[in-house]
Amino acid sequence: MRSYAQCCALAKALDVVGERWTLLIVRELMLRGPSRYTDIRAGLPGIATNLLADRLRQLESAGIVYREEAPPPIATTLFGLTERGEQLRPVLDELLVWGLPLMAEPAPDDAFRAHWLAGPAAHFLSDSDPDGPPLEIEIRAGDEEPAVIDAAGGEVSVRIGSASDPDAVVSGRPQLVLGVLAGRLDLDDAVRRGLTVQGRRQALERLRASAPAAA
Amino acid sequence: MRSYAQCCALAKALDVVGERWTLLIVRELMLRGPSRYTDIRAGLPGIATNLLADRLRQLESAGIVYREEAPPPIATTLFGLTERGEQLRPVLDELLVWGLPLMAEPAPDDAFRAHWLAGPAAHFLSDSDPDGPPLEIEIRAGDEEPAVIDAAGGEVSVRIGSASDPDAVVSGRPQLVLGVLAGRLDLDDAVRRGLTVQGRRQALERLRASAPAAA
DNA sequence: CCGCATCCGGGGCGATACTG
DNA sequence: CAGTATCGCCCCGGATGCGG
Repeated sequence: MRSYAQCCALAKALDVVGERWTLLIVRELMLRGPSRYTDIRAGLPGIATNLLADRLRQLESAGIVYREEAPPPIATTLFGLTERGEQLRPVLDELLVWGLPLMAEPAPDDAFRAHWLAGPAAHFLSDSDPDGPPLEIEIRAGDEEPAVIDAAGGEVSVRIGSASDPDAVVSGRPQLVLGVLAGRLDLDDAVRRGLTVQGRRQALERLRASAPAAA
Repeated sequence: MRSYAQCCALAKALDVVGERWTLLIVRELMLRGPSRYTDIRAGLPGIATNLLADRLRQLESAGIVYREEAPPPIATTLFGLTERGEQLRPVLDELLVWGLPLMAEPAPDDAFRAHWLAGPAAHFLSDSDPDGPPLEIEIRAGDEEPAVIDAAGGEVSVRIGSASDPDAVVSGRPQLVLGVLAGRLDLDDAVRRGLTVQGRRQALERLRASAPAAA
């Protein structure tokens, strides 16, 4: 990116991470951990492949991303965040919180990945039964790659992957899943509109939307 | 800006404030309060005037900036941050903190404005004599527009303007001023290299750099 | 002066095709 | 799988003009 050429900490930060796609790449690496090029790309629908390669190079030379040639049996290149890259977490958190209200008005053709719920979930979901057994809810929405919501001891987190023994599996259009999780949509309404819930419905009731202006 | 078209809070935030110059415009409005077009521009060396006009319009329609036609004797347009715009403060703060280490290596032709010190000062300066009388130090560096460092009751802040009765006036090249404030440069060294200090030198000693990796 | 609008050249970006 | 190559477009940068 063309530098702002300003001796200002904010401008210097934007010189490094202010370009288009850059912070979203960091988001993917933060949610996935060390990842293959192709997996990063799958989490960034719309990015041009040359841009992704460019950005990864820039991030690497800025000390934010490291590149590792994994030996067999992985036998591929892995990209991960350095410590300096991890330090961007508060930045992404604040931006995400600020952007939460904007998710209330999604465009009909917006792409969706279930693991993108990780950030919002940490902010607007809480475990209404902290003393209950660990809870696993699998989410399938908008893409082939499912995610799992874990609730245990009052904490709620989201990770990529499938649940081995899920308490419930929720699948359907992103809007419906999002609406239910945000408390904007009644579960019965959502089911009536096409949401599918396998397993115990009560599992879902255990998650409570706590933030006021959630998505 | 072209939307990322992703149903993700972070992507939605970047859709609104991710374009080039946008967050720097917010920075200026945050540091200056409601300002005239020309003054904003003075704080953004390098921006093209049509871009500033474009961005202000976008920010206005995004509900981040309001525009007010001030009546005489001001008789001009004022731009200011709405509440939604003010809520970007934590974002700018985190980005600024992350960018602080990058200020250690400024390019020789980087522009500088004294009021850009406001953010860093709040993070790496502290008042070593909290019970002392209010302190005013005027800073002149890199531009015509001076700034004032206030210290009182242990708090340090920076504002645009001149001090009516400053305890000290520091002027010189940005590098020197920055070096002294960050504790990177000894005051005597800086003076030997061209820094000018009028008034009581002790006033400067009262400010202590507290952060480790400061600029 | 202040707050822009217009014009134009260059480069970042987007999409597709292709390759070791 | 992890990119490179190519091409068109539009955003951006810089200069100038212009009405209130």
